[in-house]
Amino acid sequence: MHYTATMIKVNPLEQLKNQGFRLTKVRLTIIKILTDLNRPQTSRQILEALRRQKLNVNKTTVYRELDFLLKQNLVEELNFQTQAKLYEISGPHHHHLICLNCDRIEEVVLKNDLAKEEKRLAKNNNFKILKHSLEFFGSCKNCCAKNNS
Amino acid sequence: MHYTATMIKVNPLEQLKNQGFRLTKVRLTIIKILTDLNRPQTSRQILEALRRQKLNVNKTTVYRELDFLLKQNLVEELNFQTQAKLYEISGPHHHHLICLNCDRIEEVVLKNDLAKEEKRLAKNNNFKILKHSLEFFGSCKNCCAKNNS
DNA sequence: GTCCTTGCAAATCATTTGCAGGCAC
DNA sequence: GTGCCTGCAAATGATTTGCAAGGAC
Repeated sequence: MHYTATMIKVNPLEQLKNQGFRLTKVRLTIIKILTDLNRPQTSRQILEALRRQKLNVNKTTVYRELDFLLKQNLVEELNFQTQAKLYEISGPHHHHLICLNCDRIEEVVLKNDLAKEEKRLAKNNNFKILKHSLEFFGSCKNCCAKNNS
Repeated sequence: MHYTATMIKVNPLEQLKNQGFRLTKVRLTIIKILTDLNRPQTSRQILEALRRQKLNVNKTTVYRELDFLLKQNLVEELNFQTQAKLYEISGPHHHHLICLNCDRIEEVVLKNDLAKEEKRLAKNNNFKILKHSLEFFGSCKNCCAKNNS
């Protein structure tokens, strides 16, 4: 038996190194920030988090780094925010609950995913579906409580 | 029996007039453009369409008009585009198929809507869901054909 | 006349680009 | 010393704002 790349699970960070990219402090810290916070963040929020950790980087660097991590599929970009894009660490497929009042974002997983619908839509429309995005907008627990009091 | 506002269906344009707003040429033409094209448009596309109809308006006017129509619920705003927002005429709830290759957007309606899922999510997360947005990304008919040839 | 509507210029905000220098291997 | 990484300033593009003028009723 011989081994192929897809058969061997390699730490994604190791992979970066093997491709000749560097595990810079900024790069690692952005990954850590997004992982720890576990909420989609704007580039500005990421910049501020970096600075709080005494990493005084330029916003251009943050944008370039996010771009890099996107290309490496380590980070995903969300576009439902009116003003700025949001970035979250890559992971299992999920959707979002977005509070229209306080902007809080929660992750949720659908019980029945949309595979069946996708198949039907693809067939009916001659459209090859590669991915989807689904978000729910409303009022979060806290904001519901406030408005009822 | 007495009549209340909600019981009587009034032409939305009549309603505007009754509220003291005016049915200006720009206002009516934007509605017509969005209705005729039947595809979400950017503010720039709307501006260009207006100019093609010899209505030489300023982009500020377009933004303000769209803002107005949004507030009146005559138009809806879509945020999934990376660069600019898209506007479409209000109508029955639907979703979108978006071609990642040529940016073509098609409307689709789900067979089973997400009401059941919404109910479950709302309950499990203590979240009051007011609306959702769902889009499918992939490759449209034309682009599929091109890539296979 | 009131106040809705518009144009124009300028401001704002997120994001991108060009270029020069810095750093790791 | 090659190629990746970074900072800074400036450019770009979408959208918003302030203010003064126009226009409909």
